[in-house]
This record gives sequence, C-alpha cells and structure tokens, in this order.
Amino acid sequence: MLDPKLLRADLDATAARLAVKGYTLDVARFQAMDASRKALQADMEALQNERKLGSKEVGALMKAGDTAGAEAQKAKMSAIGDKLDSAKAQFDALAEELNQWMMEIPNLPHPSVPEGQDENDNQELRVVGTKPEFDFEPVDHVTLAENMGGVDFEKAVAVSGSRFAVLAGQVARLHRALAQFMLDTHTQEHGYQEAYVPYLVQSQALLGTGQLPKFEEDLFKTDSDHYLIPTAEVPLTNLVRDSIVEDLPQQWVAHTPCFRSEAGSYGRDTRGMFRQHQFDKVELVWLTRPEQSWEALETLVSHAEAILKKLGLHYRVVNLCGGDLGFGAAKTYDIEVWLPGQQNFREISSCSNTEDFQARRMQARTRNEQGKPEYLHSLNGSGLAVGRCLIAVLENYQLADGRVAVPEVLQPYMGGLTHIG
RNA sequence: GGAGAAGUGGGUGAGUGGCUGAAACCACACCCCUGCUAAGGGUGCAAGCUGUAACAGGCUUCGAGGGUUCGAAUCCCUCCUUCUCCGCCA
Repeated sequence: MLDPKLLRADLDATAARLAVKGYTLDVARFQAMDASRKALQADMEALQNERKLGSKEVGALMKAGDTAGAEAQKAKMSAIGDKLDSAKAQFDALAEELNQWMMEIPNLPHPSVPEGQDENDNQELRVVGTKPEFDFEPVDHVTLAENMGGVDFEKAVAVSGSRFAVLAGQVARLHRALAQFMLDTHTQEHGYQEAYVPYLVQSQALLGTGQLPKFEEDLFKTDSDHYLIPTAEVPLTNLVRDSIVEDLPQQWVAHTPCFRSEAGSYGRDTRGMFRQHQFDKVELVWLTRPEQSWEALETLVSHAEAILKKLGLHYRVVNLCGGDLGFGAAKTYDIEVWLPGQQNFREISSCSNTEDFQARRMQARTRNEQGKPEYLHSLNGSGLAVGRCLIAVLENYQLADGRVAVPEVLQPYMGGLTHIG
C-alpha cells in the first residue's frame, strides 16, 4: 500500500510515477473521497468529544445528588449518541471504500526502472557465461526426460489434469538434489536462516504481500478459507506482520511447493514442465531497515546468481521496465537462464525490493534512530525456481547419447553419479 | 473432538462501570552520582489519525466482532488464539 500522505501531499507527481507502471490513478476520485473523509472525521470526532465530556457530567451530577439534572443530561447525551451513530456509519463506509481503493494501487517504481510496456522493453544488465556448444542437435527437456523414463505427463493428466508432471527415478532425484543444493548454499554460504513454513495461508497474509485483493484468480483456494501459497514469499514475509522488529536485517530461505492457477495464461508454454500449477521453489526473503534495502537487493540477486554460476549455467540479468513490474515491486531484477531446447533465455528467478509497500499492509515495523516505529522494507527473490532449474540442467548438460551429465556440485547430492539416463 | 483457564503498551503484569490510555516492574533513552567493576538516584518512554510554524489540543485503539449503558479494559453474546488435562493421530 502506498503512503496515504504521498497521495495527499503530492498527488500529481505520484500519479505520474504510477503511469510509468501503466497504472492510471483516479486523481479526482481520490480528492473527492479524501475531502469527504476529512469532513466526516471532523464531524464524528466533535460528536465523540461532546459525548465524552457530557457523559462525565452525568457522573458529576449524580455524585452531587442532582438526580433530575443527571436524567436531563442523560437524555441530551442519548440524542448525541444517535447523531454519532449515523456519523460513524457514514465515516466507516467511506473509510472502507477508500481503503479498498488504496489496496489496489500498485507500488511506485524506483527512479532506476526503465520506461516501457512489456518484457521487450526490459533492460539487459549483464550476460554471464557462454552458450553451450553441441555437436549434435540438442533436444528439449521433454524429449530428454521422457526418453529416460524420468517424467510422465500422461499419468499426471490422469491424476490431476493438465499442467502437472510426475517425475520419476533419477530425474526426480535430480530435482530433489537441486533443492538441497540451493538450500545448503544459501544457509552455509550466504547467511540465510532456513524455515519450514505453512503451504496453506489465510487471506490476510496474501493481502499483506499483495497477491490479494487483486489477483485472487491466480490462486488456489480451499473450502476452509485457506489459499495454497503461490510462493514462499507469502509465509516468509508475513513472519513479521503486526510486529516491531529491531534485529534487522533478517534473511530467510525456504524450499516449498508453489501453487498457481495461472488463469489467463492458457496456451502459453503448454509443452513440458516450464509452467505448471505446482512447482518447487527455493525462496529468499530479506527484511531490512529502510536505508538498507537497495544494497540488499543487489546482494540478493548475487545470491541467486551464485547458484547458476555454481551449476555452470549461462544466464542474463534484466532490469524490468515499468510495464513489466509486478504489483508490489519498486524494482525487479529477473534472471533468465539459457534453454537450448527453446534457443532462448527464460525466467528462472525474480528478485524484487518492495520497500515499505508490503510492510505497510502487514503493519511490520522497526524503530528508527529516534526510537520511533517506522515501516521496515521487504525483499524477495527466487533462489531459484527448482523445476525450471531442472529443465535448464537437463537441456544444458545433455549428451549425444541421450544421457545427461550431472553438474559437479550436484554429484554429492546424487550419490556420486556423474550421469543419468 | 471433550473439560477447564486466560488474552491489557517492546516484555512481565495491576486494573469488575465514570477519578485509567491504563499502576508497578523490566527493557530502552538521556541526566546525576560513583576513580575501574558492581551498585545507586532522577527524568522520559504505546501506536494511529487529526491538528499546530512548533508546542498545545481533539479522536481512536486494552484478541476480533456485536450488544447493554448517558458512559465499557471493566457487564452480556458470538468468534479467534494461547495454555493445562483427556481423547485421537503422521
């Protein structure tokens, strides 16, 4: 959520910044709502004050033995009470309307975010490594994994429908090895605290991180009013909701499945396991003091990159343009890995600083140097998407005979195996 | 799932209808005293909204939501959570 003060103090400038993100702020509507909010609040508070003082008067009159006076005063206060009830009802209704409207306004982009409409306008920052050379025609992960009996899409369809996969044998093991390797690297080399978190969360957690109220259609919901997490960012970031945290920064890592209904993306990436309703991800979350978050974003990206470097995968880092930025992000770096099966760079990690956008929704605060509470900053990034990383390893390490070499760093997690298939 | 107890400020914890936004203690900050250390004394210290040049002032908030009342942390109802005991269970 944006700082309401920003809207009151600098409405036009704020609208201009939101426009970079492709969001049109309804300036007139805000001004109208805020003006009546102010008037209603003043009315209501005046009545509350009148009642408070008048009610004390009742007590004083009774103590003085003036029963008749007290009764008369009671009657007067009763009338004030009725007026107050209606003033309060009006105020509450408007405050709720304003709040709902505010909850659907995206975060402001950082000044370093390039302008642009979509992913074509993203800014490539660096390309790391080189494309693997093959002296044969490389195939995609579907062909590779199916040929070694490591994936079965038909069985998955039979069990769960489209956009699910069943992994088997050494491919399933490689998938597990990747997650373990990532978790170990982040906890042992990058200073993260490992967490095991709930996969089912309540709506308020999703409101906190910004998936709700706007993006309900992307989520799976249970009939017990829980939602399946679309990312571990939700439970991890909400670890500090409704609290004042003084020991910052905190770095959390968790390996979880993620569930996305991907409404609106039918027809995209239908082949293979690139886009699934369920996938595993190792998620990194930072909670920082406000002045630390931009440096933390650079560090966070470097941690995600470290995994790709250790795996020897070719990738690039892009700075998302305004139009491609997510709802809560002030700035996002996507990491895209090279997939020989698609002859393309594809997203494998997304690292964002939300500044105080999520913190304000969660009421997550720290204390500044004067000891005053202020919203902390939250960041999140994939370190990495495990399923997509599996695809990358299979396709980049494929051999002419259909087998796949196991990257050296993964071999300890594979019982020393150097090849699968 | 059954029975009982409890939810108050950063923490512990008083408070059963107006004098309580809330005692006391701890933590924290500043000051004083004390030649280290330890200890002692004083002051301040919830948040949000509103308001002010800045103070002041006003309103809200004692798990959540309803209700009773002129007035609710305090009484009533519903819900949630935590703890203890029992049952069940990976």
